Amino acid sequence: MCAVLCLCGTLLRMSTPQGARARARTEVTAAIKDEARRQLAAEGAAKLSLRAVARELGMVSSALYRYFPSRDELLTALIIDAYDSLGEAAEAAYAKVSGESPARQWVAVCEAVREWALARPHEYALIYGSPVPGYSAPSTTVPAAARVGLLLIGIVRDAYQDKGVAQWKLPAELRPEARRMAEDLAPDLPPEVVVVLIGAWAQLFGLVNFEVFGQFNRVVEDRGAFFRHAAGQLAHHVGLVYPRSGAKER
Amino acid sequence: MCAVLCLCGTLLRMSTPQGARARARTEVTAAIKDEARRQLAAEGAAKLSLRAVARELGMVSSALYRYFPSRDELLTALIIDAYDSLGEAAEAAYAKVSGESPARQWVAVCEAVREWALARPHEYALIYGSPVPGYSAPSTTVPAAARVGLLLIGIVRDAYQDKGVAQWKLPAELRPEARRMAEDLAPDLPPEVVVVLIGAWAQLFGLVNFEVFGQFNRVVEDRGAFFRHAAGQLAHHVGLVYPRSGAKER
DNA sequence: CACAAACAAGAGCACTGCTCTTGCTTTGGA
DNA sequence: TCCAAAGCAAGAGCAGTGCTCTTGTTTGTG
Repeated sequence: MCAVLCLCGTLLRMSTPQGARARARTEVTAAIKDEARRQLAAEGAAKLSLRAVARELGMVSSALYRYFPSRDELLTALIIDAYDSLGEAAEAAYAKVSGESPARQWVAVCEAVREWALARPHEYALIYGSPVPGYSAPSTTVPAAARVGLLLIGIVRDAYQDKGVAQWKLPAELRPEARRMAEDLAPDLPPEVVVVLIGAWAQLFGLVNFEVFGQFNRVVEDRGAFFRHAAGQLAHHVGLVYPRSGAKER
Repeated sequence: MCAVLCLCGTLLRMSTPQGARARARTEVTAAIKDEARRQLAAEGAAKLSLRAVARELGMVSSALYRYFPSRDELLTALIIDAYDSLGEAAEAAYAKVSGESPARQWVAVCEAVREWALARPHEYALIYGSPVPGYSAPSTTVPAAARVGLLLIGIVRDAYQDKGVAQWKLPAELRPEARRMAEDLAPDLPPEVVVVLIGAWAQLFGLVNFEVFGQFNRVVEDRGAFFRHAAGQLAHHVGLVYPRSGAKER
């Protein structure tokens, strides 16, 4: 029954002036998430406390359980929001450079991801660090989590001309898997490209991880320049030519 | 106390004939870390409880504070151990293939890292996931953390012949930083190679992260083959030629 | 209007990290 | 050899946590 009402609330939230009660519920829910995000940014996910959130909001801790059935559910909600926020940031960056070359688009999206992560390290840790509640994220998060990946695939798809991309013939053991992945993700791209794309996707977040989590601390100083260069190499690696920078050789 | 006393009684391992007291201390310290590692593997870092460790060891929680001044200190100790364990695994894998081609050495080390991580996901999360105690790891962990990176650098150094490696001229903005990094890490390698090496290092852990933390869940199925291929590409990217697999072009 | 659902509040449980005090045991130097 | 100092285990206790259950109150709707 709760689910039904919740669904009604979410479906009609924007247009119809629902009962004051439903409106209050979404407002309180948002307030809880905002305060939780504040504590998250201040102290990290480990020290996020339901009681502290409730205290800060002037309510009693047990009242909060009417909005989120457990601390982990609150965290899951924050995770989805974080994925969406990152996806929006990436898409906004893409929109700004949609006229430029594919390689520039790629690098712009990568840099947007990096900047989002550096601005909200704790939210980033929530989604690309170790899974907090112990188990992996529930399937609710999947669509939100896929946004950045799909955006990168889209860039390559739009730029793809079927020449000069697949530097590597796939080893035999990987060929069926590559066909499967390509079918699922981008049927219009050759499997070689999809494989390299998935790798680049993971490697991009490897770079961001190391920077956000401090692994570059006494190693790389000018991390902006380093990341720009690495993202450009990734672009090249997935088959996008990067004009007028560096000077590619061959 | 049973467990502790038994352990004290059984093995007197080290060479130094310390006083019985000092020996007991190191034994108890090891027992605590072992039990903590067990709980870590079972439940994850978030649910590692000093009281539970003490309980399992038959001692009282306050007694444990004589060995580790806080929970975070225990975690730090586990972090250092994990770095060392990973480093040892990587070096062991390297030793086994030290006669083969550099690219094979590279891939072998990468696969050792991956296998270590998949076997101990929670310990891996401790060192390459989000930093748990809130702040980043203290500088005590630095030498242990560097082992895998230094091993990879060593492979490239040993294999380096100064031709055919630097595909990319560095952009001007990165050149001073690249010189600095090369000076610190591998003065005998050209800056272009060092830059690409650091990037490959981070990207390797990006691949492992995505697999261990479940980001590949509905995306990549045959992750072993995928990782092998991606590691081979990284080897190629840092300038190591990968013989008789895939079929390199050029 | 009346009723059932939604809600706030409080008490309470079992747990956590951590501190302080109380005694006992081991150790190293006089 | 003896004795103070240091190391140690144990217990009580504090403040905090996630979560549950019960008790009343508010509110939208049949």
